[in-house]
Amino acid sequence: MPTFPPVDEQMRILMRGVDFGDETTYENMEKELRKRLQESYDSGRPLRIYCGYDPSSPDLHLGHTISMRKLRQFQDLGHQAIFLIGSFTGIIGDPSDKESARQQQTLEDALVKAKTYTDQAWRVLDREKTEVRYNHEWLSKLDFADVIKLASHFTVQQFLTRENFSKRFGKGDPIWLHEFFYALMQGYDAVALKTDIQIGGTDQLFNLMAGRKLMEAYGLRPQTILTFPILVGTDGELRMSKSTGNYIGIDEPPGVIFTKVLNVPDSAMRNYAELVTRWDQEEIDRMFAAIEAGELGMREFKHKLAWEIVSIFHGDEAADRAAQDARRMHEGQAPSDAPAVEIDGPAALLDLLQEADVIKSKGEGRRLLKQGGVRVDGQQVRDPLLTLNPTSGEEIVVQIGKRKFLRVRGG
RNA sequence: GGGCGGGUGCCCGAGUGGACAAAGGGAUCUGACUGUAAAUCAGACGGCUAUCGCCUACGGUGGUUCGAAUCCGCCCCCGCCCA
Repeated sequence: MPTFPPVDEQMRILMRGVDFGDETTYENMEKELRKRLQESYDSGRPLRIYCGYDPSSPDLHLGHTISMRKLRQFQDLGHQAIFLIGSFTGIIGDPSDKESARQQQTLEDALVKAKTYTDQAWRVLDREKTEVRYNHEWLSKLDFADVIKLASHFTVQQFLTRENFSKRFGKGDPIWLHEFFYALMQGYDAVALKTDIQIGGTDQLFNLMAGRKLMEAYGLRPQTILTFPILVGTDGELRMSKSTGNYIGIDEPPGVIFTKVLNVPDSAMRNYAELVTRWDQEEIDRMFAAIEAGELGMREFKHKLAWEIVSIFHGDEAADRAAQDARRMHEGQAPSDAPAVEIDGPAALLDLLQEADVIKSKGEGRRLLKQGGVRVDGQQVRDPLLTLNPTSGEEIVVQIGKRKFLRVRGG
């Protein structure tokens, strides 16, 4: 029989960061969780806990890792973590985080993205102990009668009280009927998986609650739910998401992650420190107190934060290199991971840039040249017809704007 | 089913026959400045082209016209009200 750490110790770890935005819900869920942990402790049965991820972009980002780290904690405590891919929900699109309907995609698209999700998930989760499931396995098998039955447990008013729906309703913006089904589908996941606990962002509260409701309707014990604060994106305002484009992917090159973190507005630093680092609360409070007191510069803090985040996903060495590259880049030198091309003879600068994918079009390249945004070996150049012709073994460094670099080597 | 109002560039949104690659704002990019890639200011912001210019674009399609985002026919889609 498996044994678990004492319930109090588990509670201390698991409740950290939990936030419902509502005191009563917090207390109720805390009580429920304690009870379940106690039962598990007494019986030796691991709890089944899951979080769902809709494959709407090829990459997992920092926002996903908050719940993933929580799953990891459950794993480390001996419970069964389920990494659920929203292969079916992902083709409908979750209306939770937006004021307008999301574009739909095909199952094939979703599965391609799901593949990279699972590849990237092991940067956080323990591969050996994780159960990966896809919700098209059960959702695609429901027939119309099943769907009607699911829908009969909810009223339109319940949906209209959700802010994102009521807002759109008030504005006269379309609310598609299929968007209502998103919550039903997600709720049915809980039924299909017979889970004990589901976790998610605070914006998912409605969907997680729908799971409880449906489980009860299907004669199951309703899952306990835990929600966590939302991570803001690199703009410092909106929730980090792929569709907004304000995200930091965990599989991005260390140098990219590092500079993206530096670029996040100061106002979002606490949010990041608390949600994505391994630092404990006291340490974070201490650092922010130091910043307030002017003992610690924000710039310095950001570098620490950026290092920490890179280190979590790519290791200390990569973090060191990224920090060094960031410094070099600031001084106008190419970072160690700058792309390189090799040419045999003279080649037009514009063509090289386009082939290396650092500019979208030649029109953009000309614009950059005209505006003084291109440097060749540190020298600003403005001639759109410029050709480069490095001798064999020579390397010319082209800088495009502030952060893009290209090495051109003679072959 | 009927009446009315709509569908414009990455997003919001102005534009009702030529001066429209299409006001304005946001986002983005570049430059200056700056602890910072923040704030601010300036510029750019469909594609090809050294430039002239050419091509593509205002839900779709077919017309009218020397010329259409703008007018007309048909079609598709959204909102509101009525049934």
